[in-house]
Amino acid sequence: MEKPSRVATAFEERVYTAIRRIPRGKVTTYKHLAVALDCGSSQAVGQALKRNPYAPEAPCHRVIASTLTIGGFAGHTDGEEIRRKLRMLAEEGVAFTDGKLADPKQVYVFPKSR
DNA sequence: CACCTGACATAAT
DNA sequence: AATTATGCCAGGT
Repeated sequence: MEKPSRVATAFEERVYTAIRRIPRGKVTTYKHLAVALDCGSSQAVGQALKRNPYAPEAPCHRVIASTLTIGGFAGHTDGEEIRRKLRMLAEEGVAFTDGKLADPKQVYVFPKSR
């Protein structure tokens, strides 16, 4: 008997809301997200995504590492889950080469919050 | 409340 | 270029 699903914290919800603004065919980085959320730790952002309770509603697959690498997905930094992530991105027009983003211009930059 | 972990980032070696 | 070490922040135990 598993306990009921966890409730997302305010910080997590903030992350999900942010990634939802990412237009299709584009991607962002954990770092950019951290900055947009005014959080100095991209790692904290990554953790929120891993716990993503909202499925395709929150396109967590559109978030990559600042080095333009694929990053992680479904709790794995490599493996089949990563292949799926790459495939989904490819379907949206985001191509990767040798594990890196082919066109850095496809990185979405969040609007200035103020 | 103290300690550890993590879908990261950056610098140093 | 690859590996190691340190920093940052939030969440879990």
